[in-house]
Amino acid sequence: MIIIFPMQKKEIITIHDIARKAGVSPSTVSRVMNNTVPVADNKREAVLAAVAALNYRPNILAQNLVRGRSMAIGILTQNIASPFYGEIHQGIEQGLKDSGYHPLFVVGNWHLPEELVALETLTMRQVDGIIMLAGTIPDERVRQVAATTPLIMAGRWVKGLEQQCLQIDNIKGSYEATCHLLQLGHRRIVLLQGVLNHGDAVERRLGYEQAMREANLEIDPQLIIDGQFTRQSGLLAVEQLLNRNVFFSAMFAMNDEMAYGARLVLYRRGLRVPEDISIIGFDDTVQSAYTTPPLTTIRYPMFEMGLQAAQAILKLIQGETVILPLLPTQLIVRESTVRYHQ
Amino acid sequence: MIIIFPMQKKEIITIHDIARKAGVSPSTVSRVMNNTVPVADNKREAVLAAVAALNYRPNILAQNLVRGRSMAIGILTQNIASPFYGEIHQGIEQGLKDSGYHPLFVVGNWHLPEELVALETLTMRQVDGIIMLAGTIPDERVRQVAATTPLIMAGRWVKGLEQQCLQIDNIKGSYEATCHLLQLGHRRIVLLQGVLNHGDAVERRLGYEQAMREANLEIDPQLIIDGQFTRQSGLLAVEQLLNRNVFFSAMFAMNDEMAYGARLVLYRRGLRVPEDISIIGFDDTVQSAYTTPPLTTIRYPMFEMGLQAAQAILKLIQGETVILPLLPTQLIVRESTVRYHQ
DNA sequence: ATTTCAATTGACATCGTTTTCAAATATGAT
DNA sequence: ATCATATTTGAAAACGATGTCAATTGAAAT
Repeated sequence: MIIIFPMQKKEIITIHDIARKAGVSPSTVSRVMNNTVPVADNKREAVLAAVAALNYRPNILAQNLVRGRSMAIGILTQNIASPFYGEIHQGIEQGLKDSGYHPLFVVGNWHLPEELVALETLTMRQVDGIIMLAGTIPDERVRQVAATTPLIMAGRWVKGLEQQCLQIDNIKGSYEATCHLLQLGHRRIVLLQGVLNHGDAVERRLGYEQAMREANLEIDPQLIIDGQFTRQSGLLAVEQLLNRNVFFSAMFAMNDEMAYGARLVLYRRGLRVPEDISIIGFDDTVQSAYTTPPLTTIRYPMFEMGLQAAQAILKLIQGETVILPLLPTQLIVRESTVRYHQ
Repeated sequence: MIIIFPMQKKEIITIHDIARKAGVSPSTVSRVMNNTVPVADNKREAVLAAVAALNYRPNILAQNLVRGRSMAIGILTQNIASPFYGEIHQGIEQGLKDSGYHPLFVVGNWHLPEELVALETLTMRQVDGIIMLAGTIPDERVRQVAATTPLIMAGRWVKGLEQQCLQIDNIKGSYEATCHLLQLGHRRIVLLQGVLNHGDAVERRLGYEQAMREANLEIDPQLIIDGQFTRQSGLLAVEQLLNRNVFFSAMFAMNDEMAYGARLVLYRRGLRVPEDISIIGFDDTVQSAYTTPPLTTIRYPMFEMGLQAAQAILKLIQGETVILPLLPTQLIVRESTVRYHQ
């Protein structure tokens, strides 16, 4: 037998109830609630007392309507379950805390149609600002949105909107990753790259090329393989590479996820990390300190990025201008890379 | 030099504009927009035409006020960055899709004070329903909330509110995990447990005990060690265990995260998995298929749980009754467990 | 005691919808 | 045709706040 308890009908108390109880007008109640205009001390007390007595809470829906603001910041994210985006979300949460604004997440999955409906949802819900986390919405469209709504783009450059883009120094990070391997004596370094329609991928490719060039090594196309920033794709790419029997002693995966996939194939094939193959990743996802062996990688300041994006969007909403820094990356040396010896 | 483009002032078009343009009253416009009452065909056409021409979108803020609904479902989650909760969130997203409701995430971090302010945020924002993902808010308080707002509790039992709790069969899952190890010939099985104020932990303990009892093995307290469901805590606990030099050949970690931590210590100490020690986890977090070796574990239907929670809350809001199933777990055998041989 | 000016206050319009209620129109039966 | 009954419609009242504007009050200055 199923017993359903009737929902307790909660009688809503309004600003008028408070006004009546405190013997003032609703306007005055509003004034003390919002501290917008000075109110005589005795009346203020009376209002506060009434508020406390009736446990009054202003109706946000009404406030939103009259103020024309939703007090929501739309977050157009790409994956709500990935640890990478998760850390950015945490940063955003933190940055929005106590601001009165709350994040409204919609997800695009790196898939244009989905991203567009997600964006549509945000404008329909009349968010007061938008933080986009990369994605594939065309620059032109992003600029259109930015023209009518405060917007911060995190993790991607949009032409003509550079002041509102928050990005890391991909080239430098990638350059340092490659240099790390080079300094350990590696010469045959595989680059496991992500899809090249992705800005991060092309920048990281540049950093790799720069480091190789400076080491006077020519870039062997056989060493460059394609993934899609996922574990699975990393696994597949390296599997094919191994089947082709090209020699290499180290690998730079453009993100940690692909490094995990790569590491698993190597394990399956009996190749040891780092004794036989050194691996370096990119991102420093939370898992990377706990893989076996712990993964050497380039730290992507995800939390920081979320935090700064949130702070920036708040300023933009206030009509202030923002100056966004180029976030630095950092080489984290753990145990998946080691000096080369034949 | 920083150039700031002035925000384009978007003139809002209201239901009155449409009414005027279509030569009808606002009421009629509302009626065709919501299909609430039949409207003469010619007028309906006129309205639709006007809507299309002016690209009219109803103001949600106004709708919310007059309807007294926020069209938001509050999700009181514990960690916005963990893959475990992430998958639940995905399920919720899916379940809410096209319902007109959107999820509003607030996070509690398994920390009562934070959870309470998160809950406060939700009621302040007047969400139409609440999905709680476990947490430490006392049963009594949960019941209070449930008395005034449709509520689904996922991943935890609340006394007196069982019909609104969505839970997995922890005991069975844990029992099967232990049996799996037993069947492989293991006898000295470490139980790496989570904090026992956590319902899942006590139930999983029960499953372990039941399996051991059925195998006529007495439970050696030395084999039971305490973690807190985190990688780090798993690592620490196993480190201490190894220092104590008690013999064991297999380990059941109450979640995958702790299994990762455990696996790393073993690696550090030169103990091979699965050759020397078999490990089984619980949850089947997305990473588990890609650890080395891939982790044998008990699948926790996270996505499914999120999906069902979302569907259930929608029904509750509609005033319908719900019957929540006990979600099944599933043994996923991968490569971290193997037959015991001295 | 007036007058002037500033500080408080309340009445009321407003935000953009939905929805009730009654009026207007259409339909069908006689 | 006439009447009774359905069906569509529009006017106006919510929804619960904020904020303008004018009125009131009080203090200060003459």
